[in-house]
Amino acid sequence: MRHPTRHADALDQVLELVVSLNADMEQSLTRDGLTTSRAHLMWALLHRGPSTQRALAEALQVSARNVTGLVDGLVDTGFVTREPHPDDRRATLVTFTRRGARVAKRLQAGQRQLAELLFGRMSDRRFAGFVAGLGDVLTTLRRELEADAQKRPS
Amino acid sequence: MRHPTRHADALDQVLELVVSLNADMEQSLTRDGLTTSRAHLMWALLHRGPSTQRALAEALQVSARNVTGLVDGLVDTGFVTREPHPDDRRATLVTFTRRGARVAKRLQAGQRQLAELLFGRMSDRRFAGFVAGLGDVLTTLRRELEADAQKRPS
DNA sequence: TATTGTTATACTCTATAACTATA
DNA sequence: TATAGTTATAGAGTATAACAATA
Repeated sequence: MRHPTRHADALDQVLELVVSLNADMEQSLTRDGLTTSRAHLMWALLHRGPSTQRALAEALQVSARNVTGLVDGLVDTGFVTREPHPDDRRATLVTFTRRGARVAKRLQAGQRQLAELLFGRMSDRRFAGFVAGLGDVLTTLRRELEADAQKRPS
Repeated sequence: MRHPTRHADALDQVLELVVSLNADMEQSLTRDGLTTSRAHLMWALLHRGPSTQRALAEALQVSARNVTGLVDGLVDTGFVTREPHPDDRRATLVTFTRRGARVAKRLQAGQRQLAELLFGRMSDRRFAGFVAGLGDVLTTLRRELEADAQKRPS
């Protein structure tokens, strides 16, 4: 604990990063007619292809009820449809519309652009230093969350 | 744009950091009987001392109506009280209860502990490298948000 | 019996607009 | 006339519990 203030200041900067990054992404999602939660669902759908709501609930770590609401919203705004599941008449397959697929790919492209904006002009040394530290922080944080999950099993 | 994939991977890690940090902080807030938004208000109150709701609305960048709701919640759960403003009978001074002040200080202490957890065991070199990169990223992001704010003036 | 998704209900955060009391 | 805060209203995200249809 040699420089507690510097550590606290660094955390403040990380928290500013969190806030600003959220603000930036939310702004561009709003332009596309999406909310953060709905965009997460779109993202999951992009990576998994047509999925049951149950699968999406697990992917997003939210309740089945919540997925019903998110899909309702995305259906109303024309991003996805509910298609019958071929083998299971209880289930539906949430599927992109043409527009939904187009917007999802745009989200992906926007993500890459953001990465270039943030890191593209950094020197290799600077970038490497940042990534190394980031890795350490993430490892510590993952371990902490895991330990905490052990203590209070869901 | 020499290593676009590495940049995208780094952004993925930053986003994981955002998610994990939120999860970790929310967990400990829940233990204290607080939500994220209410904790932000507590934080503002800790730094400003007894404040009018108007001042809190500006500090938190939310609507006056929203502050009414947040303060309602914090009053119900015993963290703050509404005291009459000495000079202006329209206004109230949102003020910590003893318990509220205690919890707010615990939040502050928890923040410092988190900083130590994340950075305390990093080598000086590693820490310096991370902070340098973080500074660059923040500068870029601030500039971007400002430019965006220019384009669509609120 | 177990699973998928919906209805019913409730709480939190957020916003705008109209209104009350005071300045 | 302007300001501080509340009421009225609305929409989004979140949860649990009860239920229908299907497996």
